Amino acid sequence: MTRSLRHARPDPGMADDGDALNFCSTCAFSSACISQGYDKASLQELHVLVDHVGPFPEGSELFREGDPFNAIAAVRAGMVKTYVTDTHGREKVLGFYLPGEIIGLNAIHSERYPCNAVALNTVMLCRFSFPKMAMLATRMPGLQQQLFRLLSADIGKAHLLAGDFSADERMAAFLLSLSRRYAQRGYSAQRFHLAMPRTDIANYLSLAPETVSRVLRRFQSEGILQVDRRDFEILDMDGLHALARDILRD
Amino acid sequence: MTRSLRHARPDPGMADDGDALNFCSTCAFSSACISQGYDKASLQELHVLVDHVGPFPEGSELFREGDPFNAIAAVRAGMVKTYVTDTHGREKVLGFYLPGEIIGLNAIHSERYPCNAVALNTVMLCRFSFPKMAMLATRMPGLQQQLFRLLSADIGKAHLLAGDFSADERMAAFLLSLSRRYAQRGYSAQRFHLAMPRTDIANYLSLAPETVSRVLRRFQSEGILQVDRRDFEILDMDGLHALARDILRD
DNA sequence: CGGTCCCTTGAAAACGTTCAAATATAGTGG
DNA sequence: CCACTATATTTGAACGTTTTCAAGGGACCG
Repeated sequence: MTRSLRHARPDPGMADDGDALNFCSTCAFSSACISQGYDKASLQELHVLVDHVGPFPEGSELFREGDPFNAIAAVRAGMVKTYVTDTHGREKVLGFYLPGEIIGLNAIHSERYPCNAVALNTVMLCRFSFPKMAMLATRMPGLQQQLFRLLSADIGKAHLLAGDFSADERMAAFLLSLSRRYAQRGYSAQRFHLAMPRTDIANYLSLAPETVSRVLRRFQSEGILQVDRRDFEILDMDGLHALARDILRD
Repeated sequence: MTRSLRHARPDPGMADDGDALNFCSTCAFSSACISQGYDKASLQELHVLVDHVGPFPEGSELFREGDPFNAIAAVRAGMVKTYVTDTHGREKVLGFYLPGEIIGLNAIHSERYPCNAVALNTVMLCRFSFPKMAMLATRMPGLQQQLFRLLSADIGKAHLLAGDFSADERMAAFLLSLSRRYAQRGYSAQRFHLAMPRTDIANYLSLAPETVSRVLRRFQSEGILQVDRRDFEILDMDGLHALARDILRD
């Protein structure tokens, strides 16, 4: 199961500072993301409560709504989708998670996962026992602070798509957000591959799949985007930004 | 319907202490809400870093987007609205806060308030210095846990209105949510007074004010609701719940 | 009593959805 | 390698809910 803990990054954006700690660099980044101060002692303490799990093949359920909450997880490789199901069995997609991003923060409150998480392709995770991390945080104010920050940052995110924005604005904000998040993790901001089908994108944006298809076609005809199946290339970042500005708020 | 829906404890002073600790009861509740365990020692420690502020008259800005973040606050009396302004100067309402509810949790991340907060009527607050509370939390695991819980609980809330729900569903979910929150605080679940104009409700629900007006009229004709200006009475809680179920997820 | 803000109401328009069907792609087994 | 099937995506046209536009009441406050 947990073969090959070492995971090569496609881009040397993150400096591999030849650390004495035997982190895979993605996991080191996730840890650093949590214990922001990045002093080695902190990382070391954190390291002992990290569990490297995976690979999970495409379609694997990482956790289900109602499962008892024990750990948060950082995506180490692959893409994760979270979703809930309504009374009619229809799915509502809540979010997509990229390498370096953290899932499960919304489960602390009820001590159960309030949604399902599924691997959209082959996924590797760093799992952090939350009770242990919280205990550690009482001795490490920096870690506590960073956890507060992570949680706080997630609060506002859903508001982005809560407004009455047009299909164009939604799609632009979605693509630009992904672009930035990829760039932040050391991947290309212009070109990326999306592992999910159009229906998931549509669902996430509260649009019909047909509308997604039409908007993407128009974006291409306007020279904003180049799309080949699930490979995306942003050609006009400014154009996209102009559309997304009111949603992303910058 | 013109009966008084006045909130209890109108006293601007805080000498309304029934219990051993000299808390006003609303504030005690807020404190308890934060240090859930409710042992008196914890409350006492917490009490020293609480600042009772107000009254703020209707229309007062409690904080503005971009203001440096120093404290979270529990509403002690009145109603607070949070909102942001987009590039065209249009307002987007993010939420309404009732007595006992906490504002400012989304400011921890950036150390600046990411939105504006305004008093919809006369408002009293309990202000908690967040840095001090975080420091206290390192010595009080229960407090830390409760802060994590509060933050975690807020993460999922915006998703409620992010879906593509009908105007009826949105309005029903909005009213039922308010009803439950009032009930949780010891107020009536059936009758309550909303301090905000229709435009704010519409904005929050991403609807046109005209649509809000029409939906409310229809709810009344269907016997679900009794509305007199800003006084609401829920007549058919089950009917409302049937409409709101997919949004509130229960 | 006059003014202002808030709320309501009606009719037309817009945007996205739904329905229906064609096309393309990946996976599978011959 | 190809045919074959299921899944995913695209496209067109009609429909529907909500918005927009325009105007008419109504409450509150001086």
